[in-house]
Amino acid sequence: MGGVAGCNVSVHEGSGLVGEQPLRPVTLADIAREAGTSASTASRALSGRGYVSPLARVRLLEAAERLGYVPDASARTLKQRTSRVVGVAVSDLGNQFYALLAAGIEQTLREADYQMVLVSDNSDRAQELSFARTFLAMRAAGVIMTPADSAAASLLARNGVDVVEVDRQLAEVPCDAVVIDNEEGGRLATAHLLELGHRRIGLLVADTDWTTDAGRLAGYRSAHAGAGVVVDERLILPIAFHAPDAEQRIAALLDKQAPTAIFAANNQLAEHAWKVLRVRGLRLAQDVSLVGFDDVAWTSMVDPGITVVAQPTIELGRRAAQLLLRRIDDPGCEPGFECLEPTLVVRASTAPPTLATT
Amino acid sequence: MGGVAGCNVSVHEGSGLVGEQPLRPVTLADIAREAGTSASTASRALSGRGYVSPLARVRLLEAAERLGYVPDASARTLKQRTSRVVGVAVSDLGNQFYALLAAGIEQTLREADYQMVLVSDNSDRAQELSFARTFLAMRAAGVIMTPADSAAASLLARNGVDVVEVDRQLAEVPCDAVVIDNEEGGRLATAHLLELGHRRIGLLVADTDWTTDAGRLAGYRSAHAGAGVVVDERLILPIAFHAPDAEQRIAALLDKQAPTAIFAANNQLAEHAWKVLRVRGLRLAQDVSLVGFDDVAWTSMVDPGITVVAQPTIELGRRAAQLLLRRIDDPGCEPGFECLEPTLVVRASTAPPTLATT
DNA sequence: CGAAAAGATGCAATCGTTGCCACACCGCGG
DNA sequence: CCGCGGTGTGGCAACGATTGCATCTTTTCG
Repeated sequence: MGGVAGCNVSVHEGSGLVGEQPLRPVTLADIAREAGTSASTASRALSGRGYVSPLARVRLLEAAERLGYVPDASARTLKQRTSRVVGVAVSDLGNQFYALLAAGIEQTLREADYQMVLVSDNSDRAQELSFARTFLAMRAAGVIMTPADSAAASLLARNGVDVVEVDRQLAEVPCDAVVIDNEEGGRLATAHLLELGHRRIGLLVADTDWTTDAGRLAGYRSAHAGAGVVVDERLILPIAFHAPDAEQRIAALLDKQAPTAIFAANNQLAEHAWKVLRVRGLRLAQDVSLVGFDDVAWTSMVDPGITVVAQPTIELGRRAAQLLLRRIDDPGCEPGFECLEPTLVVRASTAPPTLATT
Repeated sequence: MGGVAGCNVSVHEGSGLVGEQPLRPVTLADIAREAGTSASTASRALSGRGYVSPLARVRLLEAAERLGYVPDASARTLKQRTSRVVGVAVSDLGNQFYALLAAGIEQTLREADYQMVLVSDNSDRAQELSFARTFLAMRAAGVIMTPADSAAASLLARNGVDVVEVDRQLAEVPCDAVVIDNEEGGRLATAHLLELGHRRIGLLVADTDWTTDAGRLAGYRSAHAGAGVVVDERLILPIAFHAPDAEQRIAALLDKQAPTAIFAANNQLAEHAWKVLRVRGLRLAQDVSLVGFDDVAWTSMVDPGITVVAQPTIELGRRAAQLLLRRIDDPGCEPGFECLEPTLVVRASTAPPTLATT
C-alpha cells in the first residue's frame, strides 16, 4: 500500500488525500499511464482477455484500485454493441403482483450481474412501444415484459433484442415465455365451488384479450363442462382495469343473477368483490362463497380467510429472467416455454350453498 | 408516404417490406446518406439544436421515420458524459412500502423522460456500494436511494453524481433528502394510545441506526414525556429485519411485560404483532390495542381494522424524483430537504385498556 | 454597393473501451 | 543460424453521436 513512493507524484490531479473533485472520471488511459503501460494492456489486464505479463497485471490492478477506476459502461456498450441492462416492462408497479414479479426478475438478474431497467406501462400500447424504443436505444441485452400488445415484442425482435413474455403471451414472433397455467387455475377454483354444490357461480374477469383472462375463463367453462353444469352466460362479468364502476357492477351482478358463489379472477377483482360483500353485510361462506386468484397478503389475514388460487409469483419472475439469461448465453436455442402450476389454497370463504337452487 | 420512389433503392440492406434482420441498427450516418446530407446536419435536425434548413429537416425527419432510426443511447452518453438513467436502490422490493416508493419514483421519472434502473440491496452495505459503482459506470444522471450506509452516497457524490436520500437520511455529504416526519408519526401513535388511557405501551421497532426508527422511538418517548408518563425501558423491543424469532420475542414481550397496547413501528412488525395476537386468541382493542406504522392494504381489511400511522408513500417517491430532477436542472441549488407529514388513521384496533394498571 | 450578420453545412475531433494487427522479444529444433 | 511458435506489448481504428470551427451562401442594412 503506497509502497511505491513515486506513485502519487505521477497523478496529475490531486486525487489522493483530500478526496475533492476528481470530476473527470478515471479512465483506462489514466491507469495505464500510472502503471507505465498502454491502454490496450490495461484493458487486457482488467478484462482478463489476452496476454498480460503477471507483473503488468498486478501493477495495473493496483493502479486501478488506487485510483478508484470504474469502467465506463457506455463506452463498453458502444464498442461491444450490447449492454448489461435488461429492460423490464410491467403493467402496474403499484399492484403487488407485478411488484413481486419484478422482485423475482431483479433478484435473478442481479445474481448474473445484469441491471434491471424497470418501467410501468399501464398496459398502454403507446407507452409500451415507446419503452421498446428506449430499450432498443439502450442496447438492452434483452427485455422481459408483461405484454399488452404484440407490436413492442415485434419491434424488439426485429432489431435482434431477445424478448421474454411473462404472465401473458401474445407475441406474434417466436419468443420465450413463462406463464401460469391459467386454465388449470380457473378449473381448480371453479371445480372447488362446484364440488361444494354451487351451481350459480359468478365469474369476475378482466375485460382484456389476454391469455390470463381467457385461460381462467376457459378453466371456468371446462370445470362446468366436467361437472355437467350448463353455464349461465349472464354470470360472467368482464370488468375493465381500474373501471370506476367496478363495485357497482359487482353489486348489480349479485342482485340480478343471485350467484351463490363468486370467482374473482385477479387480485383486484377479489378485493372489489370482498368489499362489496362486506358493505352489503353478506357473510362469506355462509351467504356467498368467494374464491380469488393470486394469494396476496390480505387474503390470509381477513376473517374468514379467502380461498384463492395461489401463483408462484416470484418464481415466475425468476424463471423469466433465467429464460432470458439462457437465451443471451445461447442465442440459437429453441424458444422456451414454461407453464407453472397454480395451487388451490382452501380457506374459510368457501362452503356449500345454504339454499341450493336446482 | 413512400412518395420518393428511389428511397428504397438507396437502402443498402433490405429493410423495407420483409422486415427481416436489419441486424445492424440504423445509424445517423445512414439517415444522413438517405437524405443526402452529412451526419452533423442529421444530428442537428433530430436533436433540434443549431441551424438546419426546413427542407433538410423534413427530409431527415422522414428518413429517420422511414428507416426506423433509434439513437444509440450509449454513444450519446459517451459523448455527453451523462445519461438519462437514474439509479434507484431500495431495501426490499418485495415489501409493499418500497414497491410503492419505487412506483412513485418511476412515474415521475418517466414523465420527465428518464429511465429507472431499480435494484434491491437488502440493506446490505457491500451490495449498496457495488450498486453505487454500477450507477457510476452507467454515468447515471442521479441516484435515489434508501440508504443503509453512508459510503455509497459519499462515493457517488465524490464522483459528481447527484444523490437523493429517501425515507431515511444518513449521508455524511450534503445531499437532497425527503423523509417522513417519523418523530411526529411516533408521537401521533403513542399519544393516541396514551389518551385512551394506556400506560404500558410496548414498542416494536426495527433494530437499526436509521433515522426512521430513531425518529419513531423519539416520538414514542416524546409523547410519554408530554403526558408525564415514565417509559418502562423493558417495553421497548428492537427487532432485526427478517429475524426468524421475531414472533417469539413479541410473544415474550406480551408475557413478561404485560403491555396493554402495542405500537409496531413498521409494516412488517405490525404484521408479526397481529399474527401473534391472533394466535394467542387475544382480541384486538378489547384485550390489547395495536397501532401500526404504514397504511398497507391488509390493515383496513382485517376485522377489526388496524389503527395506523399512514405515510404518503407514493408521494414520497414522487418528491424524491422531483428533487433529483430539480438538481439535475440546477446543479448549484441548495440541498433540498422535505419532510412529509404522516397522519393517524384511527380504526378499531385501539380502545381504552380494560384493566387499567396504576 | 459593400460589409457585416445570419443562415446552413460539412469536417474532424472527441468521448472511453476494445480488438485487430504488427512488432518485438524469448528459446528451441532443424 | 534461420525461422518458428509462444508471449507480451503498443498503435490504431473502430463503435455512433455530438459539437466547435471553418467555410460558404444568403440576407440585411447603412
